[in-house]
Amino acid sequence: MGGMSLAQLAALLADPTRAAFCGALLDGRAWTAGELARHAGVAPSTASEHLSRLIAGGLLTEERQGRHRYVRLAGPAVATLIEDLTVFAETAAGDAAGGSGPAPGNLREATRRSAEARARTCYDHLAGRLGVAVADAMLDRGLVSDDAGLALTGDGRSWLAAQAIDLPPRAGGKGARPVVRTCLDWTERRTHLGGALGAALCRTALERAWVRRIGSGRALRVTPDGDRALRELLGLQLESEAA
Amino acid sequence: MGGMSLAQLAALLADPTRAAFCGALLDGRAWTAGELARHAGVAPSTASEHLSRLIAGGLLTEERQGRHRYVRLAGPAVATLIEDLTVFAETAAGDAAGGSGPAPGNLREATRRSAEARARTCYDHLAGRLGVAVADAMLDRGLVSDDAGLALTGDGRSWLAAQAIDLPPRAGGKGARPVVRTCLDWTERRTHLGGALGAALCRTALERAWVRRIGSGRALRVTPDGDRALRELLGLQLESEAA
DNA sequence: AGCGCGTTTCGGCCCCGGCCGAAACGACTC
DNA sequence: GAGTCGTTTCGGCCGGGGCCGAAACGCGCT
Repeated sequence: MGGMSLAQLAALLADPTRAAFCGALLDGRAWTAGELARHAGVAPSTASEHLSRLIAGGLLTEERQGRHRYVRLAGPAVATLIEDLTVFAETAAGDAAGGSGPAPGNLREATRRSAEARARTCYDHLAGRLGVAVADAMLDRGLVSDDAGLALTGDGRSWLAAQAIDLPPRAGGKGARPVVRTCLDWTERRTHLGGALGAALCRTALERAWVRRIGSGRALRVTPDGDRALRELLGLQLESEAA
Repeated sequence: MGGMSLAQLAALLADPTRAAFCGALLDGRAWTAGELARHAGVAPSTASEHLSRLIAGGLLTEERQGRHRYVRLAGPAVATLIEDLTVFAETAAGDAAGGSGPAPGNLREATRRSAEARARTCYDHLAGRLGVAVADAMLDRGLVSDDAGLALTGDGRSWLAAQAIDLPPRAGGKGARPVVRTCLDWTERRTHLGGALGAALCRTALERAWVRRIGSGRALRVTPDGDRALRELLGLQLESEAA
């Protein structure tokens, strides 16, 4: 454990292909080496080498099953790090644009982007307009407060208990994952809820089939059950999916 | 403004020389190009090119005075980013050690390290054993709370007012710098106070000559005045400097 | 004007590392 | 056992980019 330099760590993320891998893995799921290779448009052999380096660097963990090599982010800390870097790169950073921008691309791509803008996962919590709406609703209802740094309120704790949504035992303790963390959504430019709370909400929503994954990306669809649950629990009136 | 890729941003930090520049600049002060070149052990011409790239990337800002080029971190967000990366690299990250560790080095170096371990600045707030001690004292006295994410308490606000320590007007507001942020100290492996509060405390301590810079690095010395002030205001009994 | 010095630009060197394709490997299928 | 397919290893190619030294550029000084 432990012990590489800032430059070594940054070098791991400094390659467009490896960065693409990490971006894809931000959906929190495990991908196979081949999927990532196709996703990034490189030969399988190339992908294999990149993965080995990312794993050796502690950013990814692997899990081998038969002839497949499943790979995922090594933990929430990695996801946070990559999120932070991405946000910084896309907002604060300099004029060394170079890239041709988002590149509108084909119709298939545009559809995917719009689905992700509506609702998606961001590592292990909810993002997109859905994520922002949930965060706003919880603020409005006083379940989380924003006085001096975001925090879960007493009302919020009872609400969670009433819904039988559990936080991990040590949440909020020294050195543990913070209960609530704001995460800047780069399509909405709005903050939504990360941290242990965000993860618990997302896990619950998937378990109770309030939302379902669409395809292989990180896009989500809200089910009729979910629509009802969100309206009852948080007073959320969601946009129609045609939007 | 805005708009580079994760990979481009990471590439800026992926070079040992540029990383060394950023590490040095974490003391929050402006350095000249030549100082940084000597610090990192490269030719002035090399340093010049690196600085131009870091500035173009929005990580640094420059200020030219006569024949000098002063350069500093572009803001707290950059400092936070570099801190986060450094912490991650030194703790969570993989076994690709390679480096021979901290490299004890000569006596001069050892002295500097021990001074920095005792008290130093971390961008714009206090770190080292002093920073950890201040954070602990404020927690003990209920000036900040750690229930669900760190926050400044009501008592804390009155205490600040009584000491005439001002926070920036919009602190804690949407999108603004958080009031209190924990920052992991990599020598102590303990958290200390960053954010607007940490910055205000550090600024005050320097203005009122409670601490003074030692040499050109980020090490600090607590003055007799500071010793008294910290004992009276926070009940801190500081270690002797001989430690 | 003339000098010193911090900084910048340019040319040239060289190595690191990303890319691919060919071939080997190993697991699953028939 | 033969075939398929996901993955890995290896060799070779090539471009990017970090490094330096030489020379130019400015700024301040005398």
